[in-house]
Amino acid sequence: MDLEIALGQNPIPYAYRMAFLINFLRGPVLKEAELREGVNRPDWTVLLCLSLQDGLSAQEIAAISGQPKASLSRAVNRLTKRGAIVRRRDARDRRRHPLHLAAEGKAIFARILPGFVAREQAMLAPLDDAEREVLDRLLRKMVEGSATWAKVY
Amino acid sequence: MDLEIALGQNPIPYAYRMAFLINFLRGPVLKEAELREGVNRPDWTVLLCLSLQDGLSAQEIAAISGQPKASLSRAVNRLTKRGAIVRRRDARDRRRHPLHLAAEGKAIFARILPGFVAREQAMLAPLDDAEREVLDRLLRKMVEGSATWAKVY
DNA sequence: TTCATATAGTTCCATTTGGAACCATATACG
DNA sequence: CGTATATGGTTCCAAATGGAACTATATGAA
Repeated sequence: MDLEIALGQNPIPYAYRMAFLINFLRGPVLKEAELREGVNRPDWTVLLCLSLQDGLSAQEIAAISGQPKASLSRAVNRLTKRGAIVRRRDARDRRRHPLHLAAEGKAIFARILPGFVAREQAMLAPLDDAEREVLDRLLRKMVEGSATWAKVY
Repeated sequence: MDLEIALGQNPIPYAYRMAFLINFLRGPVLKEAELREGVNRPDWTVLLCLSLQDGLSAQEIAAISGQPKASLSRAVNRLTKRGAIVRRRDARDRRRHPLHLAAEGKAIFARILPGFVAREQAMLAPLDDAEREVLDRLLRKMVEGSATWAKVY
């Protein structure tokens, strides 16, 4: 069956196709991560964010990811209990808890990441190098412009 | 705060940015739809799919959207009860139930869609016409190529 | 200093989710 | 034909979700 329907007359063709691609890229990898590593969506959010920027707080991860802080609070506690991350306390603002990947967290992350990389490669397979550079540039532009509308809600 | 972190060293830069954009595009519109129209994610999935192709079954919508059929079964029942869609029965295969948008469903859809269109426009704002055409072409290519890896799981 | 207000994080609880079991219909094979 | 197996759809139920209330800390104003 044809998974992708009515491309021509789609009223939101860009959003629809991006959502479609991301959906089938992320879904299966996360299911695998859950199964093999016991890492669910919020857990992965925390691991990925910390791998990109060490010392983020739960609040900041919520803002970056758009996920509810309740879910992230639970993820942070799970991961801390597992020894995957370390929760410090900010000396200047004692409400804030900067988070850090522990060795265990880095190891878990390293076992899950390849699935994402492989599927991203599969997604990009139809594009040659020049096209990938263009896509990179366009995505960068859109993300840079998103500050005005992608408000934390 | 900077919503988009560590662009340069991101190990999955394409997927990350697409997910980021879609996340902040879809999230708020769906929240609004829930609030104002009582339409949640699976409901919207059904409405959108039927608007693109009339007569799809719940099963087909599940395959297209990658959402679990339990959620879609509930959505179909909710929407039927609301008079938003009509559930027929396929004469040749009496297990199958082709679904159709009723006038009410079209009206609901028409009230929700503009939010998505507006946000898609906002997302595309940094791109000029030529760039949009390129993006359209690249997305089309990737979606066409996705048949090999975007398996129904 | 005291009070009011804001923010980081947790907990509560009603609702949603989604995998699995299930029911009804269809199809393939002996 | 009858039996086994597959498929569309529903239901069940344990688990996840997320908005709101709550606790602890911070900050600004009187």
